[in-house]
Amino acid sequence: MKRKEEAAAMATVTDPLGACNNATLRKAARRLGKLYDDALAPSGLRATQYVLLAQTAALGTPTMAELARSLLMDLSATRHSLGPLIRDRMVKVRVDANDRRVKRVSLTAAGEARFVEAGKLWRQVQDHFERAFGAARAARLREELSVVASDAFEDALSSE
Amino acid sequence: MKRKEEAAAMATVTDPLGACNNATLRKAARRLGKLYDDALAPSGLRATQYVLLAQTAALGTPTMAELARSLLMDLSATRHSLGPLIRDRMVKVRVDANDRRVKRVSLTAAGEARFVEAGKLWRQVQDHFERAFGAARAARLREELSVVASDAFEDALSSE
DNA sequence: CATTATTGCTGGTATATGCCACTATATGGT
DNA sequence: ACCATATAGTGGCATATACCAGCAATAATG
Repeated sequence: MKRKEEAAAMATVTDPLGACNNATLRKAARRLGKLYDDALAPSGLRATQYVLLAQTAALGTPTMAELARSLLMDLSATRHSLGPLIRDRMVKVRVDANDRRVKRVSLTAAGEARFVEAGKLWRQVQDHFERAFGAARAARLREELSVVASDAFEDALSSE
Repeated sequence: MKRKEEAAAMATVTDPLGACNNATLRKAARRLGKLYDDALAPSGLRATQYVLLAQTAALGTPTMAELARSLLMDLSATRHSLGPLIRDRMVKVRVDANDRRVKRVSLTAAGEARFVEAGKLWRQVQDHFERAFGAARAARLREELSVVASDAFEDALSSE
């Protein structure tokens, strides 16, 4: 048995989930989530909330469904996550003029200001991470993760 | 401007979070989580629950804290996640003989059986993913994610 | 040995996320 | 116009996950 395989076999005993793509991904997500959450804490925003604001700002005044889709999130989950932000008047939701089924999400002035504030903290933690991990390496990692998350890959999986 | 940078600039408009390591990781986690969840559904276990059972089995009869640490999870979160599994008699929790503060977690016979059943489904979805993504590529990705999740990296970040 | 600090866990509360059932609105075909 | 479908959101419920404030038991210290 080659040395690498030996090491892998050994690792399996210690860490039987080391081979599970999902388990590994979640562990990393917990760690990184905490890093970003902590960094953003002074702004009063969680990392997820920051992402919601960022995506809303980026898309203009997206519909709930557009927002959800762009984040690969369940529509209902998106709505629920928006809850605290709506309550705290960071975002507002209005019925679309042309289609009354549709709700459009947008930042309030307060939301905009908060987002800008949090943006500085985001920049810091993002840089901090990339200094430690390597910017190019991080870019490659994101690239791979984007593939996993892509619709194209999803299709490839299901069409098999 | 080189073509690659152009593409990156363009992507920023469409996807302003494409550069956020955390956002990218979460998106991938949602996708992959759903893939594994769906695959395990016939067993009645969520992917996270499967991971809890697997880790418990692997560690023998770990304490709550050991289980939490091994999954990089909050102790309280671990306890709460264990809730449904305890309720459904998949795992049991007992006070340690030597230290009455400590609770030791172990699989029941039913939990063991369920774990084995789910293991087959896990194998299938794991293989399915790796056929589509590439086994070596998946291994590399896990490797990188493990670094992000590692204590060593955590230390490197905080000591900076 | 009494006091203090530490450790391990529990419970409450809050957000994150997903599924499902349901409602409201549009739309397409007859 | 009318009905069948499809689309967009809402609300309820369940799990996932974290923080914090206790509480209990052990370890450390003088």
